[in-house]
Amino acid sequence: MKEVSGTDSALSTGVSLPVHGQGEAGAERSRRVDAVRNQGKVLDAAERLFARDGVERVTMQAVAKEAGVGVGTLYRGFGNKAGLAMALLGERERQFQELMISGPPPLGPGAEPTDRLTAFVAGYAELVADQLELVLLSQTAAPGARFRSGAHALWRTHCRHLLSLAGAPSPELRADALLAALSGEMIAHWLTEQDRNLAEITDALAGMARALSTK
Amino acid sequence: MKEVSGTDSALSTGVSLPVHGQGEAGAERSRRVDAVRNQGKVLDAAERLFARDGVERVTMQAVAKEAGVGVGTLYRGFGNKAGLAMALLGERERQFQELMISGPPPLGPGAEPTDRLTAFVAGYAELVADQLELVLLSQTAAPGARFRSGAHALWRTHCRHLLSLAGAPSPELRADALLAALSGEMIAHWLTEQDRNLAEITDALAGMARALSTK
DNA sequence: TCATGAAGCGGAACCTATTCCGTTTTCGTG
DNA sequence: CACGAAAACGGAATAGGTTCCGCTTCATGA
Repeated sequence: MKEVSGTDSALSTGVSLPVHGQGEAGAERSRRVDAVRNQGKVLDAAERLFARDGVERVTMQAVAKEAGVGVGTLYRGFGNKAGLAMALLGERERQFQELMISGPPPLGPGAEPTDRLTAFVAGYAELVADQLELVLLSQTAAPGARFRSGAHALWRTHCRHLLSLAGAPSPELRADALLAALSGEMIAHWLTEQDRNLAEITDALAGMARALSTK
Repeated sequence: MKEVSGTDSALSTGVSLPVHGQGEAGAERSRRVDAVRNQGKVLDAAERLFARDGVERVTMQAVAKEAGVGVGTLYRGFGNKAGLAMALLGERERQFQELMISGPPPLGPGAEPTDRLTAFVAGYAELVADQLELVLLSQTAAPGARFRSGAHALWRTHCRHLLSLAGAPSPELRADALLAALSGEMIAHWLTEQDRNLAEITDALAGMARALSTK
C-alpha cells in the first residue's frame, strides 16, 4: 500500500480549498498547527478506509470519525468528497509531473514533441488506471470543476505546448480532447466494460496522440 | 418552447428503465394505460420546470408534484434524475439519428467516410450545445452509465464504422475518444470557461475527426 | 503574561436523491 | 361481472453529502 506521508502530504493539487489554497497560489500567512495536523489525520484516515472498504462505500462521516475530527473539518480542508480524492491523488500526480518536467526523455525534455506527447499519454493513462477509484471520485465534482484544478491545468499546458511545437492546429482544444480521452470514466469503461488491457489502451491512445499532432 | 408530445413522447432512448425498457429491446406486453399517461405527465412537467427554473434547481419532488404523481412513479419510469434528462433529450436525439442514418450527405449516406464523420461531429456538438443543461444532467449518472444507453451505443457504432471505413487504427477506441471530446462537460468548458463560440469548436473538432481518420 | 480577534472546530440540521412497502388500479380470465 | 395476480402508485422513510453556527484554540502584540 502506498504511503501518503502522514503529516504533511497535504495537497499541492489545489482543489479550490474554501479557506486558503495552500500551494495553489503563493503562500500567505502560516496555517495554524492544529489545522495542519488535522489535514494529515484526515488524509491518513481516508486512505485507510478507502483501501479497506472501497471509495464508494466510505462516507464522509466515517472518514471524520476515523480521523477523530468533525465533518466540518473535512469540508473546510478539502471542500468536498471529490476534493479529498484529489488531495490523495496529489502525491502520485506530483511524482509524474516531476518526471514530465525534468525527467529523462521521452517523457521528459529532450525528445521530439510527438514522442514526448505519446509518452505522456501512456504514462498518464497508467496513472489513471492505477488509481482508478480515486480518479473517478475526483471527477465526480461539479461539472467542469476538474478543469479548474491546478493539476489539470498543468497537464493541459503540457499537452498544448507539445501539440503546438508539433505544429498541430487548435492545440488548446486538442489538448483538452486528449485529456478527455484520459478521463477516469473513459479508462474505466475500456478496462472493465470492454476488457481491454492497459497495453492496448495506451497503444491506441499513443496512436491518437500521434495523429492529433499532425498538421 | 418545444413540444414533447404530452402522451407518448416517452423514451426510445433506453436509459435502462427499471421495469421494462420500452423501445430499447423488442416490445413485450403492452404497458398499462395509467403508466403511459403518467410518463407523459412527468415529461411535460419536467420540461416546464426545467425551462422555468433551470435543470439544477428543480428537485425530483418538485417534478412529481407538478406532474401530480408520487416520486416513486418518477423513479419507476425513469430510473433516476439523469434518466429523466435522457428521456427529455430523446426527441431531439432521434431527429439527429434519423438524419445521420438516412438523411442527405454529408451527414447521411453517400459521402466519404471522413466527410460523414466530420459532419457528425459538428452536428452532434451543436446538439449538445443546444441542450447543454440536459446533457450535463444526463451525464451525471453513475460513472460509465452513459456508455450503456442505447443512444450512445448508436453514436459509437456510427463513428466506429466510419473510422473503420476510413482505415483508421483502433476504430473502437477512437470512436470513444471522439465522443469523449463531445461530452457535455467538455463542450460546456469550451463554451463558457474559454468563451469559444460554437463555430470554433466544431471546426476544431472536425479537424480532429479528420486527423483521427488517418491511418 | 494576558487580551483579542481571527482561524478552526464539531456535529446537529438540512436538503435531495433514492428506496421501500403497503395500497390501489389494470387487465386478462372464468 | 367478479376475481386474482401483476403492475403501478404515492409518499413516508432512509442515506449521505454539505452547510451552518455557536464554541474553542491559536497567534499576535502590547
